[in-house]
Amino acid sequence: MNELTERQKTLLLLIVRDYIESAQPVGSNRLLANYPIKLSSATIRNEMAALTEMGYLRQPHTSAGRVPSEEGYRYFVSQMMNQAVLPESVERTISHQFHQSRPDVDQWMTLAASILAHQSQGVSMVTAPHAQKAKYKHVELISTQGRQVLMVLVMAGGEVSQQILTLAEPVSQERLSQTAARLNALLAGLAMDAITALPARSDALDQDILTLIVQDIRRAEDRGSGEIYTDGLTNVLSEPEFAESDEVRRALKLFEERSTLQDLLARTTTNSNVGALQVLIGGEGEWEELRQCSIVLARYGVPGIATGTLGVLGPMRMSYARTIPTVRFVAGLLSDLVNDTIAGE
Amino acid sequence: MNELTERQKTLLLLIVRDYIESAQPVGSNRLLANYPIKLSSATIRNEMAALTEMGYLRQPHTSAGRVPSEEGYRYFVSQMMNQAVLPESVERTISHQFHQSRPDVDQWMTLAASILAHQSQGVSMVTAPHAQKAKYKHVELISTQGRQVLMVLVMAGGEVSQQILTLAEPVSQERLSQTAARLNALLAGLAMDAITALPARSDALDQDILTLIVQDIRRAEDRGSGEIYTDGLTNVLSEPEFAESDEVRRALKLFEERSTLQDLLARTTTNSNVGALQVLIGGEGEWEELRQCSIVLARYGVPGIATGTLGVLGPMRMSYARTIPTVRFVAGLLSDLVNDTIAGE
DNA sequence: GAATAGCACTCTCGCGCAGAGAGTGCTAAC
DNA sequence: GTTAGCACTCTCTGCGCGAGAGTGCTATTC
Repeated sequence: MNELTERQKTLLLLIVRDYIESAQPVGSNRLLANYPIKLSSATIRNEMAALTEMGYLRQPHTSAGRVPSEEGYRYFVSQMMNQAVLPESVERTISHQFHQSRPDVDQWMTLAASILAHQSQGVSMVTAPHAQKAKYKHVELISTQGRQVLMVLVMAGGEVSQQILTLAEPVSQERLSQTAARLNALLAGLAMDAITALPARSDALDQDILTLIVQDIRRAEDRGSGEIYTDGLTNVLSEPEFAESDEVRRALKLFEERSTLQDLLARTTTNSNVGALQVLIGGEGEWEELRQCSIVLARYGVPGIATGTLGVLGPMRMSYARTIPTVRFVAGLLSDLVNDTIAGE
Repeated sequence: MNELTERQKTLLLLIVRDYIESAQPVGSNRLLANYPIKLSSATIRNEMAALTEMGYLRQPHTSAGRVPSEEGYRYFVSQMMNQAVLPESVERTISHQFHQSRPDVDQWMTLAASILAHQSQGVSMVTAPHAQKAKYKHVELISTQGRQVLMVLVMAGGEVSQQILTLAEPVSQERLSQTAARLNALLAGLAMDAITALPARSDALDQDILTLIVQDIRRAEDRGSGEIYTDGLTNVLSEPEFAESDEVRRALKLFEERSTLQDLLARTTTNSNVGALQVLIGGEGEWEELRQCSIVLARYGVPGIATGTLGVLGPMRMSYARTIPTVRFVAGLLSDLVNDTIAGE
């Protein structure tokens, strides 16, 4: 299938570019008018026919211009990939925003989502960094009243989970603190398997809390990814291809049901490396709801310690030239931040 | 203006009800066909003309049926208000869901938002319970590594804020724990003004943390409300009145920019009592983006201690008969939960 | 033999128009 | 006060038609 001539390649890229900008089928004359091509419209038509034959273009109907097929977009993206860069001024601005924000995972995620959505004019999604194998770091028990206790569990890597427990009977803050101190001494740095292998504690309260900690860590590991942050949901509503609201509704529904979204992010990125971008075009046959959409995804973080996913969803004709380098750059920044947070350990 | 005859009242209610169900202008014959009215269409037309004159109805054009005006909806709602109840089976289901969930504010809010959205088929919003005057309860300092420290601050009422600090130099977990213990002894139960009135601490670390605590409490108070949870954003997309996406886009944008949403919730509910429902119809002239929408709001919690807001946004012709009792019921449930959480103090 | 000019053909889009349908408001009768 | 009857108004739908855009084919040029 890869018998594209130089000229066909050039034309294909131009056609995709023009369609992304104009959202309208591009015809031979239109192409000629907008770009300095040293060919006649008839020649272009011949080449277009060839490209259509090969599956890179489609025509909505006989007498309309051409529209890129998924294959066409894929070729376009493969070209973009190694080439597109963000203006340095934009990079500086983004870096600046990150270094000015409070050093807090929540802040970072929100900021990353906001920047991605804004730059790409699509819907952004960012998952908090998450460890495949969680390691115990620290626990605190805070009596809130009577029998209710706030448990704050910190894992190595900085992941925090908090939970309110209801004990069988009231326990003083002092005793809670002692329990926490004992467990901290006992569990520091241990992973799940090591913790479950420990002998039962003699003290009943200690044992109860230990059980809950195990539950919590297990839940954290099972989650598969950290919390998902999104932004820019309304951006996609303004796109002309989503005029009939039913299409867009199904896509946006994905974002409300976080579980499906988590699935999607997990399935498509588990086997990809940190730093490598992945572009899903038209749902790749797998996701019916995303037939009209593309997703640019990247994994960030430190493999084996804590990683997360970030990406942008937009119409298939989204501005890849803008989105791809932005996703790449923000992924790099977040990787650096995770790295810095890990460094001291 | 309140010279409505009994018959006019009945007709007005029927018209609003029918329009809410069908989303189509209702004419005299249609009304006659759908409801057992012992009047002729001509009489109905006369009454309709009168109701239109008085401002309760509008006609899109000369030869279409009538559509309720904002005033008409307002009358309808005022009738609903004291009358609408949720089927007991539904109440039981909802209660059940709450009592099965983990006793965690985050869980409760998410659940409340989900239930509201699902029952009302609108967009739900719930703010976490929040104290106007925050009182210190407890602090914990957890060394995550090197110079970074996780500070968990618990206020009376259960509000929790966590933050990562970067200290000037590394400090051992032991010293952090001592500092936390000292501050806990010193600050227990104090409000902002009492804390700021304290003399400076001799220990530099203590003083630094104290300053941060004050900042955190102040920020919590300034927030005006807890975190906002929403659900059902896509519900509103299926409504016929939002066919042209521009209208709906502006409304949904409100939900992305949390700050404006917070404003709206704050402004409209500060002077309302816990337990009383408020229904905003058509943005009440204040919110241009909501000209086509209605909002059902309620305040929950324990006044003076911790309160929050919850509500549903939908098209002006949303199902008030369903939404109003649901909002009322969930508000009651959340109030109970807040009450239980407070009780022990 | 590849590129081009010319031309007939196809398909969509927008517009105007007519007829159907729904609903009103008025008037006259009950 | 209520109702039957009727003329009138306005929207909505389908249809046909012409304009416009773009194609594909063929004959011609370099």
